[in-house]
Amino acid sequence: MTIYSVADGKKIEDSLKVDEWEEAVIDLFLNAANSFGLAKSYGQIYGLLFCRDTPLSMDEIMELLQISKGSASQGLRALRQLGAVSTVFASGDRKERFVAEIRLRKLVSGFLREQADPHIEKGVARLKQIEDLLGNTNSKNSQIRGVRRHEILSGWHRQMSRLLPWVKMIVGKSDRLPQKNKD
Amino acid sequence: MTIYSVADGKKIEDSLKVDEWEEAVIDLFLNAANSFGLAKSYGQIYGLLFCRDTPLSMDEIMELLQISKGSASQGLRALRQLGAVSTVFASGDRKERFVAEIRLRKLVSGFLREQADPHIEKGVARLKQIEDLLGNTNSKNSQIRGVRRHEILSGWHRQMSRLLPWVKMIVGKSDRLPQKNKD
DNA sequence: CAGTTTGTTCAAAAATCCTTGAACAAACTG
DNA sequence: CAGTTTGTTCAAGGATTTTTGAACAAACTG
Repeated sequence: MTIYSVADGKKIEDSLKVDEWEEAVIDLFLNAANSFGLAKSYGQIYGLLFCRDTPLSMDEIMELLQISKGSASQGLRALRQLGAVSTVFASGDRKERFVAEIRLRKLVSGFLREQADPHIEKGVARLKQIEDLLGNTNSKNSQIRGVRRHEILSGWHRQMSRLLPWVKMIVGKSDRLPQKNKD
Repeated sequence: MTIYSVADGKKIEDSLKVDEWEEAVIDLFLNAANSFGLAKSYGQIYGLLFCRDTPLSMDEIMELLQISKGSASQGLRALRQLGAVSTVFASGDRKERFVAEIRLRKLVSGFLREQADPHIEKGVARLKQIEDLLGNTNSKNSQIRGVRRHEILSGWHRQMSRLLPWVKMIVGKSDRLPQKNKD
């Protein structure tokens, strides 16, 4: 339940309104989510939590961002899955509260784990399938062409597999300076 | 104009039909395009050209993939923009023909140039905007919090800027083994 | 246990993105 | 120049994705 002052309708508590700079940050993450192939509301939710020091509950998030229960619930689930938010249980309170993960390395590796790795996995199966279909090919020319293409794709696949660990490495470097990480 | 045999309805010329393995490759690129935020038809077009040795014209692409003129035209434009296909003018023929760029390094750098670099650019402006809005902030606490967040975002921005050149490098390594590249 | 609070699910509505094809422009051809 | 060929553009329609909110389940509370 949000508390309003009777006089001017403005919310009394700071934490129950979104500051101007916060709106800008939220919008930044909205756009980022978008271009990462995630729903905009996910970006908004992450952005809001990113701005805050104290954990927020689902109602607070709904209230602050003006989004529906469904969006909030689904968004928080997805973000948790990505390792971008984590839950916190306030003592003596039943509802769970959420905080943003702000270590870039964690965010990137979570994203890669959920989005890139599965594609690399599926790639193996797809390459196999193409290889199989090359058996069915009648035209000798087409078959030769197909074998070449299969080789190229296999090379790409290998390269991409190599790239990912590097990305995780490089982004990790000096993320928040000296800070021991126990994954 | 496609040539069909009267007997069984199959196309007579090899180049005017899509082999089974080619369909699989096209589907692979369709999916890839999808998860890179590009329209599916762009993936199909690239996939088809990737399979072929000889350049294809726009009608051939439309015919082979069963897509509309609009899709073909827009798709080819976007792919050209990304550096993923290039045009070839057949001697003694008016229509332009297209071939796929198959050097992974080129594909990746084109993609980063068109998709990632602009975001990095816009990031600068966004950070500036947030900085400005922090001036408007009344609550001292919120302002301090905002400054911290701005610092974090600036750090991320720096890291991402550093990352991109590395990605281009790593993917370039031994792409097609010894092959001089004159960009 | 009846009532409340918290969070999930999912079908339908809304918003967004992609494709189509007709109209157009540009360049050639006889 | 009238006609053809080639390719672009863009509004309308189709397809897909996202959001909403009502119905539900689970866990607590008095």
